[in-house]
Parts: sequence; C-alpha cells; structure tokens
Amino acid sequence: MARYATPPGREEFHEEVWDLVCQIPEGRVSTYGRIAALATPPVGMDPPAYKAFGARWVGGAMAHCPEGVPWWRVINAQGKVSAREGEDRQRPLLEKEGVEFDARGRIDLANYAWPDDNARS
DNA sequence: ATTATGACTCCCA
DNA sequence: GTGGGAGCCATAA
Repeated sequence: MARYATPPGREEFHEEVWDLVCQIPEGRVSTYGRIAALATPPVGMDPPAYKAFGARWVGGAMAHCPEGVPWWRVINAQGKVSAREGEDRQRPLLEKEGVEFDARGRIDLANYAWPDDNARS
C-alpha cells in the first residue's frame, strides 16, 4: 500500500498533524490545508507548493491515523470528506457531534471550520 | 530512471 | 455555483 506522501523524514510532522486533529473540538471540522497551515512546514518550500505540501501529506498522516484520532473531523476544502468510506461513516459521526450537512452532503465551513479565523484569539 | 497513483488545492471556463 | 485541468510531494512498481 502506498504509504502515500510521507514528509521528508518528519515523523514529528505526523504527530503534529494528529495532535492538531485531536485538538479539533466536537462539533467542529477542519480542512487538510488548514491543518497543514497550522503544522510546521519544511523550510525552503515554495508558497504555491506549500498548500499542496500540507494537504497531501496531512492526508498521508490521516491514512496512518492511529486510534484516538478523529480523522472524520478532517475534511477537504470542498467541505466534504474524501475518505474512501468516510462519506458514510463521517456523516453519522459528525451529525452525532452536532455538525450539520448541506443538502448536497456538504458542511458549512463558515460555521464549523476550525480554527475560526475570527472567533477565539 | 520513468511512469502511475494518491484521505488535496487552486485557477479558469 | 459547478466542472475540468494542472501542479506539488513522495511512494511503489
């Protein structure tokens, strides 16, 4: 199985990602890019590549998501879960936590996105 | 060494 | 608002 994008020798990166995911409060969701932005990116990485760097590697970290990591709270910029079987699993899980889905199965990041750009300082 | 794929994101039509 | 294409990193064959 493709270990998928693994940071260039940055195991800590994965730990940081998992930690951030665990920090996501109940009833809130975050995006791969957001987590990546919060995590510590490699040095010398170009800005345009930065977004891709995080999104993909964070996804790789989720692929290795150890037990206790609410990976279902991590969604993509589209407001949906890209997980192979997460769509069916994430919906009830998030709904149970208080997250509402759009008619198209999309989540309102404006209300559930974490961390909130405005709220909490 | 090259090609193909992957739990992504951004830009343009 | 929706859809398709291109780009970035690393792994596996």
